[in-house]
Amino acid sequence: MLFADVILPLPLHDTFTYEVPPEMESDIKRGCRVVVPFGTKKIYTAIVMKVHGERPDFDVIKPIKELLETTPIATEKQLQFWEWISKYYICSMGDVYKAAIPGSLKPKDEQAIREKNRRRKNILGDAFLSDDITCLSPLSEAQGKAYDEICTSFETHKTTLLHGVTSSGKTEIYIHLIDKYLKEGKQVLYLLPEIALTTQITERLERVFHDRMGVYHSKFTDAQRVAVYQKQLSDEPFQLILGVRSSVFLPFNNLGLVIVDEEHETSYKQQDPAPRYHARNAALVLANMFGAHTLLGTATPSFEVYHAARKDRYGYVQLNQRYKDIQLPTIQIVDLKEARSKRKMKGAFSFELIDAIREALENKEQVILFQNRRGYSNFIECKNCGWVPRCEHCDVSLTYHKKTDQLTCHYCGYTYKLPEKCPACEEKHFANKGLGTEKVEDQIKDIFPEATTLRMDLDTTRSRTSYENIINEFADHKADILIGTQMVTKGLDFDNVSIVGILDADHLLHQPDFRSYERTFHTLSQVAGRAGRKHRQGKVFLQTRNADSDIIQQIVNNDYWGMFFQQMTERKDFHYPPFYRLIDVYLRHRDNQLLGHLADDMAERLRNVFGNRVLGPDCPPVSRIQSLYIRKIMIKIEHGASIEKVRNVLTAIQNQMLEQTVAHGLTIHYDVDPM
DNA sequence: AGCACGCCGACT
DNA sequence: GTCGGCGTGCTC
Repeated sequence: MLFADVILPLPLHDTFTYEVPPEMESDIKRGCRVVVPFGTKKIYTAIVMKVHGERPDFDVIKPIKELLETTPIATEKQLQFWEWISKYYICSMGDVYKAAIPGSLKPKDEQAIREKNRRRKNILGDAFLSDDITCLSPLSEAQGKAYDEICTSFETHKTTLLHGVTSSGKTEIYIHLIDKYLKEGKQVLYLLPEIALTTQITERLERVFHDRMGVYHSKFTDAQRVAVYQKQLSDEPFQLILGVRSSVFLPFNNLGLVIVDEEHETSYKQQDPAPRYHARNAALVLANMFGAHTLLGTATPSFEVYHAARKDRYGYVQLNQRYKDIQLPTIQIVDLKEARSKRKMKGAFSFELIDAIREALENKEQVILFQNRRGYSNFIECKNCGWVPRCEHCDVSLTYHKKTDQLTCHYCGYTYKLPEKCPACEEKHFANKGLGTEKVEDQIKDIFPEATTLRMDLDTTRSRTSYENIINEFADHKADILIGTQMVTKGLDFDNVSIVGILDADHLLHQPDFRSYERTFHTLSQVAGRAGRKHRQGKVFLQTRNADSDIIQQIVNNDYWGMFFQQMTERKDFHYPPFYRLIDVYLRHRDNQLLGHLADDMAERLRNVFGNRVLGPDCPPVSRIQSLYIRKIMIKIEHGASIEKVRNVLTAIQNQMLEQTVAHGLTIHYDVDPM
């Protein structure tokens, strides 16, 4: 008698064991999907992890209902990859399975209908197969040099960082590299952050690689994703996959190269639900399993990657020359302290910026206005000098809570009284900041009633088409001014933009986040890069109350190295990445007061093991979702400490917590390497 | 995650 | 007397 340990698409902590009916014995293998009964009513599609002969010690062992395929749907490498994700990110295999297999959640019979539809589509799709004629455009001298250096670097380093300024033509280098690996018969995975995967880049690559390329996007329908997945499993998989975060879960048989473009992008980290994985780091593990190379590309490396490159763990290739020698835009600082006191402001706009916009509009040029908004992260600043309170222990900006009139550190949970007067200038007036994109749009319509505007933020880009529509409309000059959040920064090439206005750099700088300076540097460098691309040098107006600060100077001078060096000292002193690894522990319960006690209890238990590496508990800014309250405990672990030991301690303490009868209804989850 | 079981209030 | 509220605890 054979038994199969399977994973179900549920957050269960272990596999479940079913009996293998005799007729399936010869065909069932690890990685196959099976249909199994679960509880009284439910039927799930599960994945076989192990087939064995040991009868488990349960009262009832139900038989498998159906075996869905004789060739595994998940390869051995994929399953090992799943296991790594599950262990490293401390989540169940069920969570990984749900993220990895498209459409696996569908009940069995519904799934069968989908499979039929897919087959019909595939037959149609095959009719379009065209000849593979590759047309590569030649590389510039600088690009060619970088290309050669990458190839040389790969001889000694599995992973290499390509540090290239904006508009240096990194994509063209990627295309030549992809071509090289495809010619060697290897597969390539090209990862892009969600927001950057536009038709612009897809069409560019499709012109070169035609039907050898598959695109994997989260906004595709389930059926489309199933089709790509099945194609990768077939005898004729796509040789190149252009995809977002989740494409690391696709099956590969001969992966030779992984490209992670915009490596520093935080959207590579999945927030919710589990698995809370980082696609760049997961891709490095995946590449390693295949002995493949990885190229990490960016204009502003993440500290983690740049640090590794400096330590020679990764190779390093620099590309300083912009394509066709287009100059980087000039950045003009607008001192908001001065502008406000001299009353040279209209709403959020300084007179300087207004004049520049007017001139651009008169010249029939376009303008991008950048305003990053995060409603919940209110900070308070001195009205006079712009001083912002920070936590003494955690070196992050404090968040102001109107309700309690207090300042809170969202790392350690410590609360501070509002200071009587500003410690920097002794003034007694503080202001609560906050300005959204809608308001900016209202103001600009007021100042320039004749100008046409477009707004791009989460509200206006719910669907994939609306996002593309806004981009296309602006590219066709159907609007003069584009107002947006982060979204306007991502790899968009507009030829007619001469002015970029950053309305409030301070809002970015003062995010309650230890990475806020690094992020501000990334974001503002990229926003600035949107100005003046093809025909002439653009101009950026950077409005700030911290005109003299090091970080603003570093941004203006494009001094990545200076910013890195300075910030790394802080990272070391305050025990942050890349010197330490962070794990956020989240507790949720419907009873806020009880949750408070449980969080204190858990923090105490954690401190008994990890000592002062434990911070909190803290009430996060969004401290309730639906009916559940939330607490967060942060742990800082030395690099090089055994991840397995840490995980074992965490799960042991979690079990202790959940065993207590008072803890009924408590749920605990982890965010490893939070962003 | 569901779904059933179970122990308390409004109702025929 | 029962119907049904949703809190708690299994599900191989």
